[in-house]
Amino acid sequence: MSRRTGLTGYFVMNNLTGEVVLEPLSDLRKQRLEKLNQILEKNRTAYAYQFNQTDFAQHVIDGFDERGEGFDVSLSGRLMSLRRMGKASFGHLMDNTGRIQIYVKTDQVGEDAYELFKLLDIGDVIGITGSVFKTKTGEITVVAKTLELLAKTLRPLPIVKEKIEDDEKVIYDAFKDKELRYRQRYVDLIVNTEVRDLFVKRSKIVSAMRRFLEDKGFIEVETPVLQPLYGGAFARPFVTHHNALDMELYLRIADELYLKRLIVGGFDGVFEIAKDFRNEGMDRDHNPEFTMMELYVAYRDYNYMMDLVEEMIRTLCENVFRTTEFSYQDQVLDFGKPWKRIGFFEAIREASGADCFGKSLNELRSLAEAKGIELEPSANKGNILDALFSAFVEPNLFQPTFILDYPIELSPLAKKHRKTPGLVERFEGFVGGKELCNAFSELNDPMDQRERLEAQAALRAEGDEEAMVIDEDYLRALEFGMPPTAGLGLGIDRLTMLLTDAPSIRDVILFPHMRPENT
RNA sequence: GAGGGUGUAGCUCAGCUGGUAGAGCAACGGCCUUUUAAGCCGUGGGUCCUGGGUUCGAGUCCCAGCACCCUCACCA
Repeated sequence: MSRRTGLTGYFVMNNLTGEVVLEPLSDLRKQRLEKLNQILEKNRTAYAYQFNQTDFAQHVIDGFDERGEGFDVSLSGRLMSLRRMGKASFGHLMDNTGRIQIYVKTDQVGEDAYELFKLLDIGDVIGITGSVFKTKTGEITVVAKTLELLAKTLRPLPIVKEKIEDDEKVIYDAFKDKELRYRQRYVDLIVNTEVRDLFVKRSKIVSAMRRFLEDKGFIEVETPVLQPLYGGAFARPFVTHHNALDMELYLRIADELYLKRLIVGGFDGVFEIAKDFRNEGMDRDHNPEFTMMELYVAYRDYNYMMDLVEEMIRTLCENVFRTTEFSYQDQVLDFGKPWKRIGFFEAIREASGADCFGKSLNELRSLAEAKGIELEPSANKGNILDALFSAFVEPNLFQPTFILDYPIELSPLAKKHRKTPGLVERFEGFVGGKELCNAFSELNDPMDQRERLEAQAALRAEGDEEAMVIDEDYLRALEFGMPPTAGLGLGIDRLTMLLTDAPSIRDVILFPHMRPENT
Protein backbone atom coordinates (compact mmCIF):
# COMPACT_ATOMS: atom_id res chain seq x y z
CA MET A 1 0.00 0.00 0.00
CA SER A 2 1.33 3.37 -0.83
CA ARG A 3 0.14 6.87 -1.58
CA ARG A 4 1.80 9.55 -3.58
CA THR A 5 3.51 12.37 -1.78
CA GLY A 6 4.97 14.51 -4.54
CA LEU A 7 8.41 13.97 -5.88
CA THR A 8 10.53 13.07 -2.87
CA GLY A 9 9.28 9.69 -1.80
CA TYR A 10 6.44 7.37 -1.05
CA PHE A 11 4.94 6.39 2.26
CA VAL A 12 5.06 2.63 2.15
CA MET A 13 3.39 0.32 4.61
CA ASN A 14 5.09 -2.90 5.55
CA ASN A 15 2.46 -5.58 5.09
CA LEU A 16 3.85 -7.67 7.92
CA THR A 17 4.45 -5.10 10.64
CA GLY A 18 2.04 -2.35 9.61
CA GLU A 19 4.89 0.12 10.02
CA VAL A 20 4.80 3.08 7.64
CA VAL A 21 8.09 4.44 6.39
CA LEU A 22 9.10 7.08 3.89
CA GLU A 23 10.87 5.33 1.07
CA PRO A 24 13.08 7.61 -1.01
CA LEU A 25 12.63 7.46 -4.75
CA SER A 26 15.34 6.17 -7.00
CA ASP A 27 16.55 8.57 -9.66
CA LEU A 28 14.82 6.53 -12.30
CA ARG A 29 11.49 6.92 -10.57
CA LYS A 30 12.02 10.63 -9.92
CA GLN A 31 12.65 11.09 -13.62
CA ARG A 32 9.46 9.26 -14.47
CA LEU A 33 7.40 11.38 -12.10
CA GLU A 34 8.99 14.52 -13.51
CA LYS A 35 8.02 13.40 -16.99
CA LEU A 36 4.52 12.71 -15.79
CA ASN A 37 4.30 16.28 -14.51
CA GLN A 38 5.51 17.63 -17.83
CA ILE A 39 2.95 15.52 -19.67
CA LEU A 40 0.18 16.74 -17.39
CA GLU A 41 1.11 20.35 -18.13
CA LYS A 42 0.37 19.93 -21.80
CA ASN A 43 -1.97 16.99 -21.91
CA ARG A 44 -4.54 17.18 -19.04
CA THR A 45 -4.19 13.48 -18.31
CA ALA A 46 -1.74 10.62 -18.70
CA TYR A 47 -4.41 8.00 -18.13
CA ALA A 48 -7.05 7.88 -20.83
CA TYR A 49 -10.55 6.43 -20.55
CA GLN A 50 -10.66 4.43 -23.75
CA PHE A 51 -9.24 3.98 -27.21
CA ASN A 52 -10.96 2.49 -30.24
CA GLN A 53 -8.48 0.22 -31.90
CA THR A 54 -9.57 -1.24 -35.23
CA ASP A 55 -6.69 -3.62 -35.71
CA PHE A 56 -4.10 -5.77 -34.00
CA ALA A 57 -0.39 -6.01 -34.67
CA GLN A 58 -0.30 -9.54 -36.01
CA HIS A 59 -3.37 -9.02 -38.20
CA VAL A 60 -1.81 -5.96 -39.75
CA ILE A 61 1.32 -7.93 -40.57
CA ASP A 62 -0.59 -10.96 -41.85
CA GLY A 63 -2.92 -8.80 -43.93
CA PHE A 64 -0.22 -6.70 -45.55
CA ASP A 65 0.09 -8.66 -48.78
CA GLU A 66 -3.65 -8.48 -49.32
CA ARG A 67 -4.30 -4.89 -48.26
CA GLY A 68 -1.10 -3.33 -49.52
CA GLU A 69 0.65 -0.12 -48.53
CA GLY A 70 -1.23 2.92 -47.33
CA PHE A 71 -3.94 1.02 -45.49
CA ASP A 72 -5.15 2.96 -42.44
CA VAL A 73 -5.23 1.26 -39.05
CA SER A 74 -5.54 2.18 -35.42
CA LEU A 75 -3.67 0.16 -32.83
CA SER A 76 -3.15 0.28 -29.11
CA GLY A 77 -0.58 -1.40 -26.91
CA ARG A 78 2.62 -1.07 -25.00
CA LEU A 79 5.74 0.61 -26.30
CA MET A 80 8.43 -2.07 -26.16
CA SER A 81 11.37 -0.54 -27.95
CA LEU A 82 12.41 2.93 -28.98
CA ARG A 83 14.98 4.25 -31.44
CA ARG A 84 14.93 8.01 -31.49
CA MET A 85 16.57 9.97 -34.26
CA GLY A 86 15.85 13.59 -33.62
CA LYS A 87 12.65 14.52 -35.41
CA ALA A 88 11.72 10.94 -36.28
CA SER A 89 11.72 7.72 -34.29
CA PHE A 90 11.08 4.05 -34.64
CA GLY A 91 9.74 1.78 -31.95
CA HIS A 92 7.74 -1.38 -31.43
CA LEU A 93 4.20 -1.58 -30.18
CA MET A 94 3.12 -4.80 -28.48
CA ASP A 95 -0.53 -5.76 -28.17
CA ASN A 96 -2.49 -8.89 -27.44
CA THR A 97 -1.40 -10.46 -30.73
CA GLY A 98 2.25 -9.50 -31.09
CA ARG A 99 4.63 -6.70 -32.00
CA ILE A 100 4.67 -4.29 -34.88
CA GLN A 101 7.09 -1.53 -35.71
CA ILE A 102 5.82 2.04 -35.55
CA TYR A 103 7.36 5.09 -37.15
CA VAL A 104 6.68 8.48 -35.62
CA LYS A 105 7.88 11.63 -37.36
CA THR A 106 7.17 15.28 -36.76
CA ASP A 107 5.75 16.14 -40.16
CA GLN A 108 3.16 13.36 -39.88
CA VAL A 109 1.97 13.55 -36.26
CA GLY A 110 2.58 17.28 -35.80
CA GLU A 111 4.83 19.03 -33.34
CA ASP A 112 2.56 18.79 -30.29
CA ALA A 113 2.22 15.04 -30.59
CA TYR A 114 5.94 14.69 -31.21
CA GLU A 115 6.70 16.72 -28.09
CA LEU A 116 4.49 14.31 -26.17
CA PHE A 117 6.19 11.36 -27.83
CA LYS A 118 9.57 12.60 -26.64
CA LEU A 119 8.33 12.25 -23.07
CA LEU A 120 7.34 8.63 -23.49
CA ASP A 121 9.22 5.68 -22.03
CA ILE A 122 9.45 2.05 -22.91
CA GLY A 123 6.48 0.44 -21.20
CA ASP A 124 4.01 3.26 -21.80
CA VAL A 125 0.62 2.30 -23.19
CA ILE A 126 -0.29 4.27 -26.28
CA GLY A 127 -2.82 4.39 -29.09
CA ILE A 128 -1.92 5.34 -32.64
CA THR A 129 -3.63 5.75 -35.96
CA GLY A 130 -1.62 5.66 -39.13
CA SER A 131 -0.99 3.87 -42.36
CA VAL A 132 0.90 0.72 -43.11
CA PHE A 133 4.05 0.60 -45.20
CA LYS A 134 7.19 -1.40 -45.56
CA THR A 135 10.57 0.14 -44.70
CA LYS A 136 13.53 -0.19 -46.97
CA THR A 137 14.83 -2.98 -44.77
CA GLY A 138 11.54 -4.77 -45.39
CA GLU A 139 9.78 -4.49 -42.01
CA ILE A 140 6.05 -3.86 -42.05
CA THR A 141 5.55 -0.63 -40.15
CA VAL A 142 2.78 1.77 -39.17
CA VAL A 143 3.63 5.42 -39.70
CA ALA A 144 1.68 7.39 -37.11
CA LYS A 145 -0.75 10.13 -38.05
CA THR A 146 -2.02 10.54 -34.51
CA LEU A 147 -0.55 9.36 -31.24
CA GLU A 148 -1.97 9.47 -27.75
CA LEU A 149 -0.79 8.35 -24.37
CA LEU A 150 -3.21 5.93 -22.71
CA ALA A 151 -1.23 5.07 -19.56
CA LYS A 152 2.14 6.29 -18.29
CA THR A 153 4.50 3.86 -16.61
CA LEU A 154 6.15 5.06 -13.44
CA ARG A 155 8.50 2.13 -13.07
CA PRO A 156 11.12 1.11 -15.60
CA LEU A 157 10.35 -2.10 -17.42
CA PRO A 158 13.24 -4.56 -17.57
CA ILE A 159 14.36 -3.95 -21.12
CA VAL A 160 14.65 -7.02 -23.23
CA LYS A 161 16.37 -6.35 -26.49
CA GLU A 162 15.93 -8.83 -29.28
CA LYS A 163 17.26 -9.37 -32.73
CA ILE A 164 16.13 -11.71 -35.48
CA GLU A 165 19.09 -13.60 -36.83
CA ASP A 166 18.58 -16.35 -39.40
CA ASP A 167 14.90 -16.44 -38.37
CA GLU A 168 15.94 -17.14 -34.78
CA LYS A 169 15.01 -14.66 -32.10
CA VAL A 170 18.09 -13.72 -30.07
CA ILE A 171 17.33 -12.21 -26.66
CA TYR A 172 19.78 -10.04 -24.81
CA ASP A 173 19.75 -9.66 -21.03
CA ALA A 174 16.49 -11.52 -20.53
CA PHE A 175 14.52 -10.79 -17.36
CA LYS A 176 15.18 -14.13 -15.72
CA ASP A 177 15.41 -13.75 -11.94
CA LYS A 178 12.93 -16.46 -10.96
CA GLU A 179 11.91 -14.84 -7.73
CA LEU A 180 11.11 -11.52 -9.38
CA ARG A 181 9.32 -13.26 -12.22
CA TYR A 182 7.03 -15.21 -9.88
CA ARG A 183 6.39 -12.30 -7.53
CA GLN A 184 5.83 -9.76 -10.31
CA ARG A 185 4.21 -12.00 -12.86
CA TYR A 186 2.71 -8.96 -14.57
CA VAL A 187 6.23 -7.91 -15.55
CA ASP A 188 7.18 -11.44 -16.54
CA LEU A 189 4.16 -11.61 -18.83
CA ILE A 190 4.96 -8.31 -20.51
CA VAL A 191 8.59 -9.04 -21.10
CA ASN A 192 8.80 -12.80 -21.64
CA THR A 193 6.47 -13.71 -24.46
CA GLU A 194 6.97 -17.45 -23.98
CA VAL A 195 5.40 -17.13 -20.52
CA ARG A 196 2.35 -15.55 -22.00
CA ASP A 197 2.23 -18.29 -24.65
CA LEU A 198 2.40 -20.97 -21.98
CA PHE A 199 -0.59 -19.59 -20.10
CA VAL A 200 -2.58 -19.30 -23.31
CA LYS A 201 -1.83 -22.99 -23.85
CA ARG A 202 -2.96 -23.78 -20.32
CA SER A 203 -6.24 -22.03 -20.98
CA LYS A 204 -6.71 -23.98 -24.21
CA ILE A 205 -5.95 -27.27 -22.45
CA VAL A 206 -8.64 -26.60 -19.88
CA SER A 207 -11.22 -25.50 -22.39
CA ALA A 208 -10.48 -28.48 -24.67
CA MET A 209 -10.96 -30.78 -21.71
CA ARG A 210 -14.22 -29.08 -20.82
CA ARG A 211 -15.44 -29.38 -24.40
CA PHE A 212 -14.49 -33.08 -24.54
CA LEU A 213 -16.38 -33.83 -21.33
CA GLU A 214 -19.41 -31.81 -22.33
CA ASP A 215 -19.51 -33.58 -25.69
CA LYS A 216 -19.68 -36.86 -23.76
CA GLY A 217 -22.77 -35.54 -22.01
CA PHE A 218 -21.20 -34.84 -18.61
CA ILE A 219 -22.25 -31.70 -16.81
CA GLU A 220 -20.02 -29.33 -14.92
CA VAL A 221 -20.98 -28.63 -11.31
CA GLU A 222 -19.64 -26.66 -8.36
CA THR A 223 -19.28 -28.06 -4.86
CA PRO A 224 -18.20 -26.42 -1.61
CA VAL A 225 -14.69 -25.17 -1.06
CA LEU A 226 -15.48 -24.45 2.59
CA GLN A 227 -16.34 -27.73 4.28
CA PRO A 228 -17.21 -28.66 7.84
CA LEU A 229 -15.46 -32.01 7.26
CA TYR A 230 -12.85 -32.67 4.65
CA GLY A 231 -12.27 -35.90 2.78
CA GLY A 232 -11.56 -37.67 -0.47
CA ALA A 233 -7.77 -37.78 -0.15
CA PHE A 234 -4.94 -38.29 2.31
CA ALA A 235 -3.76 -34.83 3.20
CA ARG A 236 -3.70 -32.27 5.95
CA PRO A 237 -6.15 -29.43 5.34
CA PHE A 238 -6.08 -25.68 5.76
CA VAL A 239 -8.31 -24.63 8.61
CA THR A 240 -10.31 -21.42 8.65
CA HIS A 241 -12.98 -19.90 10.84
CA HIS A 242 -16.50 -18.78 10.09
CA ASN A 243 -17.29 -15.82 12.33
CA ALA A 244 -21.08 -15.78 12.19
CA LEU A 245 -21.35 -19.48 12.87
CA ASP A 246 -18.33 -19.42 15.17
CA MET A 247 -17.04 -22.67 13.80
CA GLU A 248 -14.00 -24.13 12.12
CA LEU A 249 -14.20 -24.89 8.45
CA TYR A 250 -11.71 -26.65 6.19
CA LEU A 251 -10.64 -25.76 2.69
CA ARG A 252 -11.34 -28.79 0.58
CA ILE A 253 -8.58 -31.28 -0.18
CA ALA A 254 -10.70 -33.01 -2.84
CA ASP A 255 -14.14 -32.74 -4.49
CA GLU A 256 -14.77 -36.45 -4.37
CA LEU A 257 -17.32 -36.93 -1.64
CA TYR A 258 -19.61 -34.13 -2.80
CA LEU A 259 -19.50 -35.24 -6.43
CA LYS A 260 -20.48 -38.77 -5.48
CA ARG A 261 -23.42 -37.37 -3.52
CA LEU A 262 -24.52 -35.95 -6.87
CA ILE A 263 -24.33 -39.39 -8.46
CA VAL A 264 -26.59 -40.60 -5.66
CA GLY A 265 -28.84 -37.66 -6.55
CA GLY A 266 -29.32 -38.99 -10.05
CA PHE A 267 -26.78 -37.21 -12.23
CA ASP A 268 -25.18 -39.80 -14.49
CA GLY A 269 -22.03 -37.84 -15.25
CA VAL A 270 -20.61 -34.85 -13.40
CA PHE A 271 -17.27 -33.12 -13.38
CA GLU A 272 -15.68 -30.18 -11.63
CA ILE A 273 -12.54 -28.25 -12.51
CA ALA A 274 -11.48 -26.37 -9.41
CA LYS A 275 -8.87 -25.60 -6.81
CA ASP A 276 -7.99 -28.00 -4.03
CA PHE A 277 -5.90 -27.01 -1.02
CA ARG A 278 -3.43 -29.22 0.80
CA ASN A 279 -1.45 -28.08 3.80
CA GLU A 280 1.77 -29.86 2.94
CA GLY A 281 5.25 -29.31 1.66
CA MET A 282 5.95 -27.45 -1.54
CA ASP A 283 8.30 -28.56 -4.27
CA ARG A 284 8.46 -28.62 -8.01
CA ASP A 285 5.38 -30.85 -8.24
CA HIS A 286 3.35 -29.40 -5.37
CA ASN A 287 1.73 -26.01 -4.78
CA PRO A 288 -0.51 -25.58 -1.69
CA GLU A 289 -3.42 -24.72 -3.97
CA PHE A 290 -3.71 -26.52 -7.25
CA THR A 291 -6.28 -27.26 -9.91
CA MET A 292 -7.94 -30.63 -10.12
CA MET A 293 -10.44 -32.05 -12.56
CA GLU A 294 -12.67 -34.67 -10.99
CA LEU A 295 -15.14 -36.75 -12.95
CA TYR A 296 -17.75 -39.30 -11.86
CA VAL A 297 -19.76 -41.48 -14.22
CA ALA A 298 -22.62 -43.77 -13.16
CA TYR A 299 -22.85 -47.40 -14.28
CA ARG A 300 -19.21 -47.52 -15.34
CA ASP A 301 -16.06 -48.98 -13.77
CA TYR A 302 -12.35 -48.27 -13.78
CA ASN A 303 -11.83 -50.08 -17.08
CA TYR A 304 -14.12 -47.58 -18.75
CA MET A 305 -12.24 -44.78 -17.03
CA MET A 306 -8.85 -45.94 -18.32
CA ASP A 307 -10.16 -45.87 -21.87
CA LEU A 308 -11.71 -42.47 -21.26
CA VAL A 309 -8.46 -40.97 -19.93
CA GLU A 310 -6.56 -42.23 -22.96
CA GLU A 311 -9.16 -40.83 -25.31
CA MET A 312 -9.45 -37.51 -23.47
CA ILE A 313 -5.72 -36.79 -23.36
CA ARG A 314 -5.21 -37.86 -26.96
CA THR A 315 -8.13 -35.76 -28.22
CA LEU A 316 -7.01 -32.77 -26.22
CA CYS A 317 -3.46 -33.01 -27.57
CA GLU A 318 -4.69 -33.26 -31.13
CA ASN A 319 -7.11 -30.37 -30.75
CA VAL A 320 -4.78 -27.99 -28.96
CA PHE A 321 -1.34 -28.97 -30.23
CA ARG A 322 -2.04 -30.93 -33.45
CA THR A 323 0.30 -33.63 -32.21
CA THR A 324 0.41 -36.39 -29.60
CA GLU A 325 4.17 -36.33 -29.16
CA PHE A 326 5.75 -33.98 -26.68
CA SER A 327 9.30 -33.35 -25.67
CA TYR A 328 9.45 -33.33 -21.88
CA GLN A 329 12.78 -32.64 -20.17
CA ASP A 330 14.72 -34.05 -23.13
CA GLN A 331 12.64 -37.17 -23.59
CA VAL A 332 9.73 -37.76 -25.93
CA LEU A 333 6.28 -38.51 -24.52
CA ASP A 334 3.72 -40.14 -26.74
CA PHE A 335 0.03 -39.81 -25.92
CA GLY A 336 -1.06 -41.29 -29.24
CA LYS A 337 -0.78 -44.93 -28.24
CA PRO A 338 -2.69 -46.85 -25.56
CA TRP A 339 -1.00 -46.46 -22.20
CA LYS A 340 0.98 -49.28 -20.70
CA ARG A 341 -1.05 -51.13 -18.05
CA ILE A 342 0.60 -53.05 -15.23
CA GLY A 343 -0.49 -54.24 -11.79
CA PHE A 344 0.78 -52.51 -8.65
CA PHE A 345 2.44 -55.60 -7.16
CA GLU A 346 3.73 -56.71 -10.51
CA ALA A 347 5.35 -53.30 -11.05
CA ILE A 348 7.11 -53.48 -7.68
CA ARG A 349 8.28 -57.01 -8.40
CA GLU A 350 9.60 -56.05 -11.82
CA ALA A 351 11.42 -53.00 -10.52
CA SER A 352 12.79 -54.30 -7.21
CA GLY A 353 12.53 -58.07 -7.30
CA ALA A 354 10.44 -58.03 -4.14
CA ASP A 355 7.24 -60.04 -4.24
CA CYS A 356 5.00 -58.26 -1.76
CA PHE A 357 1.61 -59.68 -2.55
CA GLY A 358 -0.14 -61.41 0.34
CA LYS A 359 2.68 -60.75 2.80
CA SER A 360 2.21 -59.96 6.46
CA LEU A 361 3.31 -56.69 8.02
CA ASN A 362 6.50 -58.24 9.39
CA GLU A 363 7.35 -59.92 6.11
CA LEU A 364 6.83 -56.65 4.25
CA ARG A 365 8.99 -54.79 6.70
CA SER A 366 11.93 -57.12 6.25
CA LEU A 367 11.47 -57.12 2.46
CA ALA A 368 11.56 -53.32 2.39
CA GLU A 369 14.48 -53.04 4.76
CA ALA A 370 16.39 -55.59 2.72
CA LYS A 371 15.95 -53.20 -0.21
CA GLY A 372 17.37 -50.31 1.78
CA ILE A 373 14.11 -48.55 2.62
CA GLU A 374 14.09 -46.75 5.95
CA LEU A 375 10.82 -47.12 7.82
CA GLU A 376 9.16 -45.44 10.77
CA PRO A 377 8.53 -47.93 13.58
CA SER A 378 4.80 -47.14 13.23
CA ALA A 379 4.68 -47.87 9.48
CA ASN A 380 1.70 -49.98 8.47
CA LYS A 381 1.32 -52.21 5.41
CA GLY A 382 0.05 -49.34 3.28
CA ASN A 383 3.00 -47.11 4.21
CA ILE A 384 5.54 -49.80 3.39
CA LEU A 385 4.02 -50.66 0.03
CA ASP A 386 3.77 -46.99 -0.79
CA ALA A 387 7.43 -46.50 0.11
CA LEU A 388 8.53 -49.38 -2.09
CA PHE A 389 6.44 -48.12 -4.96
CA SER A 390 7.71 -44.55 -4.62
CA ALA A 391 11.32 -45.70 -4.44
CA PHE A 392 11.45 -48.27 -7.21
CA VAL A 393 8.58 -47.80 -9.59
CA GLU A 394 7.36 -44.20 -9.74
CA PRO A 395 10.58 -42.45 -10.87
CA ASN A 396 10.85 -44.75 -13.87
CA LEU A 397 7.34 -44.31 -15.21
CA PHE A 398 8.11 -41.92 -18.01
CA GLN A 399 5.85 -43.02 -20.84
CA PRO A 400 2.12 -42.87 -20.04
CA THR A 401 1.40 -45.82 -17.77
CA PHE A 402 -1.57 -47.02 -15.74
CA ILE A 403 -0.68 -48.76 -12.51
CA LEU A 404 -3.69 -50.81 -11.46
CA ASP A 405 -5.15 -52.82 -8.63
CA TYR A 406 -3.82 -51.23 -5.47
CA PRO A 407 -3.71 -52.78 -2.02
CA ILE A 408 -6.89 -52.12 -0.10
CA GLU A 409 -4.96 -50.40 2.72
CA LEU A 410 -4.10 -47.49 0.42
CA SER A 411 -7.58 -46.90 -0.95
CA PRO A 412 -10.46 -46.55 1.50
CA LEU A 413 -12.87 -45.13 -1.08
CA ALA A 414 -12.29 -47.71 -3.83
CA LYS A 415 -14.34 -50.82 -4.46
CA LYS A 416 -12.87 -54.23 -3.66
CA HIS A 417 -11.39 -56.00 -6.64
CA ARG A 418 -13.96 -58.29 -8.24
CA LYS A 419 -11.40 -61.13 -8.59
CA THR A 420 -8.49 -60.69 -6.21
CA PRO A 421 -9.01 -60.35 -2.44
CA GLY A 422 -6.86 -57.71 -0.79
CA LEU A 423 -6.92 -55.42 -3.82
CA VAL A 424 -9.18 -52.63 -4.97
CA GLU A 425 -10.15 -51.61 -8.47
CA ARG A 426 -8.05 -48.54 -8.73
CA PHE A 427 -5.55 -47.12 -11.17
CA GLU A 428 -3.18 -44.22 -11.22
CA GLY A 429 -1.82 -42.70 -14.40
CA PHE A 430 1.88 -41.79 -14.38
CA VAL A 431 3.58 -39.70 -17.03
CA GLY A 432 7.04 -38.18 -17.02
CA GLY A 433 7.72 -39.69 -13.59
CA LYS A 434 4.76 -37.86 -12.06
CA GLU A 435 1.40 -38.99 -10.80
CA LEU A 436 -1.06 -37.42 -13.20
CA CYS A 437 -4.38 -38.99 -12.29
CA ASN A 438 -6.07 -41.36 -9.90
CA ALA A 439 -9.27 -43.31 -10.44
CA PHE A 440 -11.33 -46.16 -9.14
CA SER A 441 -14.44 -48.17 -9.34
CA GLU A 442 -16.11 -46.24 -6.55
CA LEU A 443 -17.02 -48.02 -3.37
CA ASN A 444 -20.83 -47.94 -3.26
CA ASP A 445 -21.44 -50.51 -0.53
CA PRO A 446 -22.32 -48.34 2.49
CA MET A 447 -21.51 -51.04 5.05
CA ASP A 448 -18.09 -51.68 3.53
CA GLN A 449 -17.49 -47.94 3.32
CA ARG A 450 -18.31 -47.50 6.99
CA GLU A 451 -15.86 -50.21 7.98
CA ARG A 452 -13.10 -48.68 5.89
CA LEU A 453 -13.66 -45.21 7.30
CA GLU A 454 -13.68 -46.66 10.79
CA ALA A 455 -10.31 -48.24 10.03
CA GLN A 456 -9.12 -44.79 8.95
CA ALA A 457 -10.43 -43.30 12.17
CA ALA A 458 -8.42 -45.89 14.07
CA LEU A 459 -5.25 -44.90 12.21
CA ARG A 460 -6.05 -41.32 13.00
CA ALA A 461 -6.38 -42.12 16.65
CA GLU A 462 -2.91 -43.65 16.47
CA GLY A 463 -1.58 -40.33 15.20
CA ASP A 464 -1.81 -40.54 11.42
CA GLU A 465 -2.74 -36.93 10.67
CA GLU A 466 -3.55 -37.69 7.07
CA ALA A 467 -5.96 -40.53 7.69
CA MET A 468 -9.54 -39.78 6.70
CA VAL A 469 -12.31 -38.68 9.00
CA ILE A 470 -15.74 -40.28 9.12
CA ASP A 471 -18.32 -38.31 7.18
CA GLU A 472 -21.71 -39.51 8.39
CA ASP A 473 -23.65 -37.54 5.81
CA TYR A 474 -21.65 -39.17 3.04
CA LEU A 475 -22.42 -42.59 4.48
CA ARG A 476 -26.08 -41.62 4.69
CA ALA A 477 -26.00 -40.66 1.01
CA LEU A 478 -24.53 -44.06 0.12
CA GLU A 479 -27.28 -45.73 2.14
CA PHE A 480 -29.78 -44.22 -0.27
CA GLY A 481 -28.02 -46.25 -2.96
CA MET A 482 -25.28 -45.09 -5.32
CA PRO A 483 -25.18 -46.76 -8.71
CA PRO A 484 -21.92 -48.45 -9.71
CA THR A 485 -19.68 -45.52 -10.52
CA ALA A 486 -16.31 -44.79 -12.01
CA GLY A 487 -14.43 -41.79 -10.63
CA LEU A 488 -11.35 -39.87 -11.70
CA GLY A 489 -9.16 -37.06 -10.43
CA LEU A 490 -6.63 -35.48 -12.76
CA GLY A 491 -4.15 -32.72 -11.94
CA ILE A 492 -4.46 -29.87 -14.39
CA ASP A 493 -1.21 -28.23 -13.33
CA ARG A 494 0.80 -31.39 -13.90
CA LEU A 495 -0.88 -32.07 -17.21
CA THR A 496 0.05 -28.55 -18.27
CA MET A 497 3.64 -29.11 -17.16
CA LEU A 498 3.88 -32.20 -19.33
CA LEU A 499 2.40 -30.58 -22.41
CA THR A 500 4.42 -27.36 -22.14
CA ASP A 501 7.73 -28.90 -21.04
CA ALA A 502 7.69 -26.96 -17.76
CA PRO A 503 10.14 -28.26 -15.13
CA SER A 504 8.32 -26.76 -12.12
CA ILE A 505 4.67 -26.41 -11.15
CA ARG A 506 5.43 -22.76 -10.47
CA ASP A 507 5.94 -22.25 -14.16
CA VAL A 508 2.35 -23.25 -14.94
CA ILE A 509 0.66 -21.33 -12.10
CA LEU A 510 0.28 -17.61 -12.75
CA PHE A 511 0.78 -16.63 -9.13
CA PRO A 512 2.55 -19.50 -7.36
CA HIS A 513 2.64 -19.41 -3.60
CA MET A 514 5.56 -17.40 -2.21
CA ARG A 515 6.60 -16.37 1.25
CA PRO A 516 5.58 -12.77 1.95
CA GLU A 517 7.83 -10.14 0.51
CA ASN A 518 9.80 -8.42 3.23
CA THR A 519 9.39 -4.73 2.44
C1' G B 1 13.72 -30.90 8.05
C1' A B 2 19.17 -31.71 5.95
C1' G B 3 22.97 -30.41 2.47
C1' G B 4 24.61 -27.23 -1.52
C1' G B 5 24.13 -22.60 -4.35
C1' U B 6 22.64 -17.52 -5.11
C1' G B 7 21.54 -12.37 -3.26
C1' U B 8 26.13 -5.97 -5.87
C1' A B 9 22.72 0.07 -10.24
C1' G B 10 16.00 -0.47 -13.27
C1' C B 11 17.73 -5.46 -16.01
C1' U B 12 21.90 -9.02 -16.94
C1' C B 13 26.38 -9.64 -14.51
C1' A B 14 32.02 -8.71 -13.04
C1' G B 15 34.49 -7.48 -8.49
C1' C B 16 41.60 -11.70 -6.96
C1' U B 17 44.94 -13.43 -1.09
C1' G B 18 40.33 -7.54 3.02
C1' G B 19 42.19 -1.15 1.04
C1' U B 20 36.01 2.75 0.57
C1' A B 21 32.34 -0.36 -6.20
C1' G B 22 32.63 -1.57 -12.06
C1' A B 23 30.76 -3.19 -17.30
C1' G B 24 26.87 -3.81 -21.03
C1' C B 25 21.99 -2.51 -21.72
C1' A B 26 18.43 1.07 -19.63
C1' A B 27 18.15 6.37 -17.74
C1' C B 28 19.49 11.83 -18.20
C1' G B 29 21.70 16.09 -21.55
C1' G B 30 23.37 17.13 -26.75
C1' C B 31 23.40 15.79 -32.40
C1' C B 32 20.52 12.98 -35.80
C1' U B 33 13.42 12.44 -40.53
C1' U B 34 13.78 4.72 -43.13
C1' U B 35 16.06 2.85 -37.83
C1' U B 36 16.06 -2.07 -35.81
C1' A B 37 20.70 -5.10 -29.99
C1' A B 38 20.39 2.30 -34.38
C1' G B 39 24.79 5.41 -33.93
C1' C B 40 28.16 9.37 -31.96
C1' C B 41 29.60 12.85 -27.68
C1' G B 42 28.78 13.80 -22.56
C1' U B 43 26.47 12.93 -17.42
C1' G B 44 24.31 10.84 -13.30
C1' G B 45 22.94 6.52 -10.71
C1' G B 46 24.34 1.79 -5.13
C1' U B 47 20.93 0.11 2.31
C1' C B 48 26.80 -4.43 -2.06
C1' C B 49 19.76 -8.98 1.26
C1' U B 50 19.36 -7.79 6.94
C1' G B 51 21.66 -7.63 11.86
C1' G B 52 25.86 -8.48 14.74
C1' G B 53 31.28 -9.54 15.08
C1' U B 54 36.75 -9.58 13.76
C1' U B 55 39.93 -5.62 11.81
C1' C B 56 43.17 0.64 11.47
C1' G B 57 39.84 -0.78 7.38
C1' A B 58 34.63 -5.62 5.27
C1' G B 59 30.97 -6.31 -1.06
C1' U B 60 35.11 -9.65 0.30
C1' C B 61 36.47 -13.02 6.57
C1' C B 62 33.28 -15.05 10.98
C1' C B 63 28.28 -15.69 13.45
C1' A B 64 22.96 -15.30 13.26
C1' G B 65 18.74 -14.37 10.33
C1' C B 66 15.68 -13.58 5.64
C1' A B 67 14.37 -14.71 0.52
C1' C B 68 14.93 -17.53 -3.84
C1' C B 69 17.04 -21.83 -6.62
C1' C B 70 18.88 -27.07 -6.73
C1' U B 71 19.30 -32.00 -4.45
C1' C B 72 17.52 -35.23 -0.72
C1' A B 73 13.92 -36.30 3.06
C1' C B 74 8.75 -35.62 4.44
C1' C B 75 4.03 -35.62 1.94
C1' A B 76 -0.32 -39.24 -2.19
